[in-house]
Amino acid sequence: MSFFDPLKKALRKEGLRYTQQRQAVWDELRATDDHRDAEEIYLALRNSGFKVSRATVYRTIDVLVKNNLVRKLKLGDGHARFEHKVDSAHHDHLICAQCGKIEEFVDDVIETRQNKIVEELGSKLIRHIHQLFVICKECQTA
Amino acid sequence: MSFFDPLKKALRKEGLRYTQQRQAVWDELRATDDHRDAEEIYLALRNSGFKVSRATVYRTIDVLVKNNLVRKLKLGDGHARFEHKVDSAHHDHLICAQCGKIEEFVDDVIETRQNKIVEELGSKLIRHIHQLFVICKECQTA
DNA sequence: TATTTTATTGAGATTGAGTCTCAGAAAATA
DNA sequence: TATTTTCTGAGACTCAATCTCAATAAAATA
Repeated sequence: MSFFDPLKKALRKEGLRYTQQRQAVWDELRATDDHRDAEEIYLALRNSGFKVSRATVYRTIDVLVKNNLVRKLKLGDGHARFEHKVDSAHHDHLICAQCGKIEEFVDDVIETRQNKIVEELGSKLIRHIHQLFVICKECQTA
Repeated sequence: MSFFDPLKKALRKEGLRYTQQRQAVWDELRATDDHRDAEEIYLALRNSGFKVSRATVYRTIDVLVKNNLVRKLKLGDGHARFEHKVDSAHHDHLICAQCGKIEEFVDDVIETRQNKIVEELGSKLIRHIHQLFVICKECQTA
């Protein structure tokens, strides 16, 4: 709500208005550290009694992603998932193919090699996707 | 066409029949080393005079992917791309975000670190996706 | 080979995530 | 308050991919 509120800052930058709906979507995204899809965010808001449309949820998330407040994850199951980036450094994901659990990982060696590969080709790295699909410890013993 | 023909082998394994359509889709996939989507494969077949439906193209590709003859790539643009795996070792992809050009890379150090990360969590690696989105050399100077 | 059985095919319907439209609502501005 | 501009929501629409089911082709059998 402060002057440094990242939502308001992003909206100002984009020349967009501050609205109840946009605040609500942003609040809902920060409510958990899960990786939820747009429908889950939409339903969470509806179930909490807040009236909002799917269109607005999608539109708001787009703005948040564009302004680096939210990360969009495509894990190949046909619907994008989102995680807020508050207090969250860069990381990649490790997904259990059986139970769907998502863990995060970072590896400096990998990051360095990645940069080297790109550099040697004379290219400029924009972003990367690194996803490890596994059977997690629990699913193996179960 | 031989006894070791990988298509026939895969079909046998799956308990499926050998048909002209399945042969044609497999032939078309091997015709280039590009990363084409289902529609491009479909159109290439139609343009060469072969009558086949989209449904059959999709269904056949599924069998080929399942049997490790074709690799399915999701690059985030909403339609999967495919590449045959004949004489092709494991590799990951580097995609120019501007011109769409796709290059391949492998890095043993990255592969090793990947395995280590998974191992330390007690998980078992099934598959991975590693995509580097870049601006390629040509697009930078252009 | 002819016949029967079973799987495959194709045209088009359907699905589902995501986007678009546009009239009414809400916010900014005068 | 009046006027202008942006935002919202309901539902239509898009598009890749999947499904349906009658017709067809392949395999099995006689």
